[in-house]
Amino acid sequence: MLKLSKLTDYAVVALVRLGQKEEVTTSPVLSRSTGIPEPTVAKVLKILATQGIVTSQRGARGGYRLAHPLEEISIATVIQAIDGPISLTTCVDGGDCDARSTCGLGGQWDMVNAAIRNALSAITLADMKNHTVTDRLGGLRAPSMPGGPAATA
Amino acid sequence: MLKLSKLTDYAVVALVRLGQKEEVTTSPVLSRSTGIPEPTVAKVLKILATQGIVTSQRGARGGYRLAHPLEEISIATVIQAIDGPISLTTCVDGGDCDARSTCGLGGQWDMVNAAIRNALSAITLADMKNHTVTDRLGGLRAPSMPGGPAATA
DNA sequence: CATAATTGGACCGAAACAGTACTGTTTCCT
DNA sequence: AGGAAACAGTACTGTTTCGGTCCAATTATG
Repeated sequence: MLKLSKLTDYAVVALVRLGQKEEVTTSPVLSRSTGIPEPTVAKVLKILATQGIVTSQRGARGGYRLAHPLEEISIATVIQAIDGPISLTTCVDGGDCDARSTCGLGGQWDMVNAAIRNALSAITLADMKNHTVTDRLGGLRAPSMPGGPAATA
Repeated sequence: MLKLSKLTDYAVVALVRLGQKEEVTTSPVLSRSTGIPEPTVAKVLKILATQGIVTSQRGARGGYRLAHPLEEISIATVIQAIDGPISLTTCVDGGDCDARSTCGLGGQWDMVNAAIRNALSAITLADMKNHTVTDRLGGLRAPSMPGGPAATA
């Protein structure tokens, strides 16, 4: 239903919380701090570490730390790290589209994907924390709605 | 992975093709025309009929027809008809968010959802057909990419 | 050097989804 | 009036993905 996985939601929460701490933080601590089950938050952090969004320190007194400040981490980055690439259809680029010859709308989905990516890239984790996202979206919202297509939203 | 269901992809293809015909069209015809398996295209049309996107004519010489011109049907409408409402997280409005008290970012996801919805509502099926979507997205793309957050795309 | 703490990677069960098949109802043509 | 064509609704099955758990590798500390 075009909803991202719960893991991504957890990732955002964990990252925002992680951005409020200066020192390295362990999974158990982050679990208690966020209310996310410990094994789950551990898994999320592990994934984020492989994607370079957080840096990890193994061994005793280890833990995780943000690789970049919250302002430089966009929602799109987190989603792509957890859920994989943002591509709405399998019929993109060199995907195996058995109806490519007949469907007639070549790579039009790529444009849609780009629109989604841009909307998501415009929002950073800092925006999520500070509730400053509203202003930014105003610019995105303007060109679409006035007299636009029947949204039925 | 933030990809919409294949059914939605089929729906768009079928609707665009349907918009190129004036008379009512049957599922088998649409299947041959698009390359989509017949049972699947039938299922998609059925769903679209219940959502009022296409009108159906039962009985012999029956078939389907667009309820509105392609220009008035947005991608968002189709997605919502097939996949259900567009809400990226379960933690929206009155969703059951067990970590609501601790996560600290209240209903910020609603803004993200709105951004997605607007991006999708700005693109109609006619755009998909005519490849005219590129111009529209230019306005959306501008404010995000140049020197924006680390997209890691 | 031994121990404990913590991350890293692999594994498994559950749920959702795509696709298919079947039966019933409605309408046109003969 | 009878038969055929096409939609409507429901149910079922196989596959994929997601969410969660368990064990192995690594490192600071005493």
